[in-house]
Amino acid sequence: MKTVVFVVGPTASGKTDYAIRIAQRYGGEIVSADSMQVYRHMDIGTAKPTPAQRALVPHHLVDFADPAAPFSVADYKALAETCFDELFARDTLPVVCGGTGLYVSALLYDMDFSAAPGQRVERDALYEELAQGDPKALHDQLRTLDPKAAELIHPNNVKRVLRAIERLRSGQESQLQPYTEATGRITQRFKPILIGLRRDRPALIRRIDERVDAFIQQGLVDEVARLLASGLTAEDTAMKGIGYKELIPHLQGEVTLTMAVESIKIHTRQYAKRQMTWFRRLDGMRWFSLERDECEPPVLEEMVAYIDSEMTR
RNA sequence: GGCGACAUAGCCAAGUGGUAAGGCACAGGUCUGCAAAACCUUGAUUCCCCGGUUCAAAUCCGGGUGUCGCCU
Repeated sequence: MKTVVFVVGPTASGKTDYAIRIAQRYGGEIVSADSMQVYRHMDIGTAKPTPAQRALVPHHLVDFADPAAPFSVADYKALAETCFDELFARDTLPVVCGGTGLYVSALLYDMDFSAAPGQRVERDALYEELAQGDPKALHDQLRTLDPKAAELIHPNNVKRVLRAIERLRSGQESQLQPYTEATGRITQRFKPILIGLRRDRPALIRRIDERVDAFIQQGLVDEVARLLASGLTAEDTAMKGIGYKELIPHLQGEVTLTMAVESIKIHTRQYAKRQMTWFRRLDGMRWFSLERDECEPPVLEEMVAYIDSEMTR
């Protein structure tokens, strides 16, 4: 069976570096699993791999989507699988690198997105129509359609409740299968080898703070200003990325740069924490603890040894 | 030196006699189509200290300490 190596970890953990080295070692290519790096014109704040890094190893699913257009996991999964097929056909190892838990899970657990997507534009209208803006009433609606699904989604999580109703209403599914039941059913499309990167909390926080300061040095404020000038607004998904959404109020003169930067740092830390809770539960993960800022050759060798042993198993 | 205000969780803060709201941060967690999103859970045996009044005090009274503002 074909193999896919996954390199995951929280933001600022050092994934890019290790993934590139691993890909080089095996003559593989990088397939990104990052929900923000997909967008064009968003280079600094998403810490997109640099042209120099991309010259070392081919990168896929980075820097191709229009930030003004909708993009979702379903799109991502379809593209990633096509990409895998192409690489397999050339006998090339895909090295998935990224921090978006849902995207990784979509591949790893072979989530099914074949049902019709549903009209996202009508969400607000649907909410009004079904429940007059009352979360509890909306949740009751879901309960009548699929009691089991209602159990699993908190009434306050309006976004999820709406999506569930949307799916059920499309008529293609009579019951929603929760992710938790899919867990344990790892994909049979390929053999995954999971490498998790982690760092001590204080060290990770330090790296995050330094990186955010570097983004500002590199001109993140201008990058956001250009995106706004091109017509994007706070409503666009791409503009909800950390580092972007906080700078919008600053550019509109509502908060100082210092406050915006502090807010970016806090949001990034919280994001890193959420990423860790996501990755902690992936099956078959092999964790590697990193201590130093730069790539640690002994750790890289351990990773390679682990990959070799898994490949020949 | 005088006058006044304020002292409540890591931070902001409500409560003005009946048994400590809320927000933020921190920590933990959820996850099948916007996921860097959205959502959930958790903290004060005690309200700066001491004494008093009262059945009952974070709340009232007296003293102390600290911070801030104004005046000289």
